[in-house]
Amino acid sequence: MSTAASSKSSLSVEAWAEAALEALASSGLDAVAVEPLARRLHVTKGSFYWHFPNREALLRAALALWEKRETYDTIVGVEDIADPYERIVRLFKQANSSHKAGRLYLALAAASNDPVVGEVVQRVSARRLAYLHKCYRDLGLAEHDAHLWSTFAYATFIGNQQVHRDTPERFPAGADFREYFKLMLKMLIPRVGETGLPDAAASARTESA
Amino acid sequence: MSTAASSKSSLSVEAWAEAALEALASSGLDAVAVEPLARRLHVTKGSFYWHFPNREALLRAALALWEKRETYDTIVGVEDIADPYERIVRLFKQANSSHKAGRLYLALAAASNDPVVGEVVQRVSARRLAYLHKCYRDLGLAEHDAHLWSTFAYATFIGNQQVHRDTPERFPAGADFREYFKLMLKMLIPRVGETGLPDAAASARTESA
DNA sequence: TTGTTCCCATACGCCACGGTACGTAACATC
DNA sequence: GATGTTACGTACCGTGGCGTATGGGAACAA
Repeated sequence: MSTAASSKSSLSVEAWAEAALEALASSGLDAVAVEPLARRLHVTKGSFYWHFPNREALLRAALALWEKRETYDTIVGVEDIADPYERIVRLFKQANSSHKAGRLYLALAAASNDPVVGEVVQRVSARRLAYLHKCYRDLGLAEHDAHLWSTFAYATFIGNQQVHRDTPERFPAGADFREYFKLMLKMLIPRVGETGLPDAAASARTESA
Repeated sequence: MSTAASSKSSLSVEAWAEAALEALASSGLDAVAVEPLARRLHVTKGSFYWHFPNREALLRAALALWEKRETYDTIVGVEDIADPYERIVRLFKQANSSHKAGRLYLALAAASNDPVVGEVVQRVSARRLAYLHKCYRDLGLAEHDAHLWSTFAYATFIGNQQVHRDTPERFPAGADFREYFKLMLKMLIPRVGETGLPDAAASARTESA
């Protein structure tokens, strides 16, 4: 009766999509293969082709699941912060906290040659950038400056995930990371307005070294 | 007679490695496949298996070629710059100029699950970071600060390549890019020393907006 | 001219994966 | 308790890539 066929299917569909995302994060797009995943789930292809018409459908389901969680995880605990500065800080903190999500994004971005994947990745990236842009505008920056700063900040945090993955031993950890994080906040978020108490607030935020 | 077997082979070896790198940059690691590359080069597998023992050998040859060019391209025109500030600026400029090299690095980094690829990527990343670290030390930063700043800067430029690839229309171009570049220089390179003329030199470098 | 070496083509076996056809056991329903 | 639906297993084919075996032609040497 439900016109949306994929909304209330037999639960196992999401399990397949989940496994697909895990395979994606750990071994790339080609690991999203029917038979390997079936083995991993201790079933056979017969099960898969009952739930999905083909491999592409699984990929689309996995991407839809990712996109849904992606946007949800971004919004929750950020949307309702009034101070734009604190909102950006919160975004940065989240971006750095979920190492697993970072790996997933990198794997998907690497597979964006695939048209199905590419479309989703581009949409998600554009949405993230647009939201960051809005935050910087709320900070008081003009349209043009907000564009530059948001791109700058977004690139840095994407790059952090790359560096964290490629040379994990070099990436700051523990107390070093907290210091690194403060450095990034100081350089990636311009202090505008605040003509009254310019340096006091800034140094209070970043704990002058 | 030559103990190094791969040093003076029949030239065509490098052509295969070149094609492998192109395939890698445009379609990922799985595109480094014998038969597709053979078709692309208008030959058959027979040719390939005369020059190489197997696929892995081709991959290693391609990686060796990449690593050689990578380090060479970094060194040339940078190594002999005395002023550390200008040296870093030059590194940044190079990192942003070669969009093709950026795509190659991203493709390789994405394929670093493969042990053969992973080893090379890690070595190259570590070498880049070490060199950047040295430049920041030459700027006058202490060991610890140089570590943070170099990681910060490197992450930003890796991220720039990602953003440039994933959402090319949003990435600053033309005059916008020059402005973006100056912003990055200002935020990614700390001004130390220069107690005599602190702001004059800085604003001269970045053309105060 | 003959032989050897270089370079490549052809043809084959092997395996992994996508997709299809069909069988089947469990369960519900009347 | 006959019947249909659900959810999977089994068996099969086609494709595409890896690696091998073998053949053949062009160049060069003798």
